[in-house]
Amino acid sequence: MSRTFERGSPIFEDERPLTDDWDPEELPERDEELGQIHNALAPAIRNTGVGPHNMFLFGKTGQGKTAGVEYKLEDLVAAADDAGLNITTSQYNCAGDSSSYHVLINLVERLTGENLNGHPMSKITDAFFDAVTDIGGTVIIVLDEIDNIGTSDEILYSIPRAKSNGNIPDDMHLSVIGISNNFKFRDNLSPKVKDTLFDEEIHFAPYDANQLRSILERRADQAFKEGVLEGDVIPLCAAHAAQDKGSARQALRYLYKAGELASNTGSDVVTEEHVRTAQERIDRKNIEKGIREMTMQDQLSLTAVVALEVEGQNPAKTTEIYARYKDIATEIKADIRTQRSVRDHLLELDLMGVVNATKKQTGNRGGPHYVFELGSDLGMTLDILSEDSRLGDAIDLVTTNRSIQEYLD
DNA sequence: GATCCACTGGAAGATAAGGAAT
DNA sequence: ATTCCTTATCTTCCAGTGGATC
Repeated sequence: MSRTFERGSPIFEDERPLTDDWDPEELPERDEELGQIHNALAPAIRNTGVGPHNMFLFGKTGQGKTAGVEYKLEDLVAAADDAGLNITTSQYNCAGDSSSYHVLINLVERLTGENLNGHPMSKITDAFFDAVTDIGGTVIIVLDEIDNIGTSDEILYSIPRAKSNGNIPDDMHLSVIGISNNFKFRDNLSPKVKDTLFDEEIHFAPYDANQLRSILERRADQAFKEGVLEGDVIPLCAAHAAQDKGSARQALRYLYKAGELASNTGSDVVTEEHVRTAQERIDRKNIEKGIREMTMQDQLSLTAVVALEVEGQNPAKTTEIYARYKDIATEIKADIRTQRSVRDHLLELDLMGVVNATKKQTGNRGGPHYVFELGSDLGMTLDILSEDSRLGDAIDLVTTNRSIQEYLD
């Protein structure tokens, strides 16, 4: 069958609201956080000698951190125009920069058009402060995905201290807004940075299913043609995403993909079935990517959890998983780490969402302990793990055990 | 209610690998 | 080629936790 490309779509009115770079014009689900951002920025407009506070936004991806900041900054700049104040904002995404040095070079290039790559750090810092001084008034630098700079965090120290160090004149204000989805990053920052920067720490908690639902409904209104979404389509996307990471981005992906599936198969409505297929495909891609990027020890720990899952032994305690881990590592001749280390790997897997860790305070022996179970689809995870040349053998063993088990039953 | 137990979570130090400097 | 530095990853050690047990 030969298909021709057609204009228009029976499903979509406008696909842009479903994409990542869409700026929502309202964020009612983040009222509280926006309020905190507002309070931190407010001194800029009061213009009573103090600049906007430095702040740090934490929260997993797809929680509206970046959108929230953009939203409030737009407000601020508009209010500043009305009040005749000079406020400049510069948003910069640090993805791809591995150090303060890179970030500064790019900031300078953005402000002055000059690329100083290769020059010593001190010269670049000077150039940066000169550029900021030229702009004057109040300057707010937003550093998105700031965790990419790792432990070289001097930029987070020097910007907030610029005035007291005499890098910029007394009559102007320079502040920084850091955004990060990595909680470890906060802990690893040097104490002096924490000191200066953490007055305003704003935490974005994951959205729940209801919040995701209203976010999706607003976007769907603009994106889809009237009445093409079957009743449960949005609740399904919302519920699935809420269960996983509580990310609006993820929920939107499900919805968009479901719409595309409907569109591509010539259907004129989006059904629950489309949503299920979309979820399956997206989840699989995510798990696949996650597992591929794991270290060997992460994968081994995961394999141990999978083995216990296959045998119906989950949720299992750390010690039980560790015993199985040792068997598997011995089997494929991998290094065996201590239980302390494997525990960290298991918790790491929990952060990634492949495994669910639950902390219990009760137990036959009391005291705090974790129980783990697989957080992603068993069949999918088995599939992906068996594609690995070394782990494949271990997985074979696990599944063979299962068939013996079933035979015995 | 004192003690035990199985486990957690944090710290300090060891080790290996990679990069930069000499 | 060798040494030094950095960074990530592990190990070792241990105080803390709180139900279970006596």
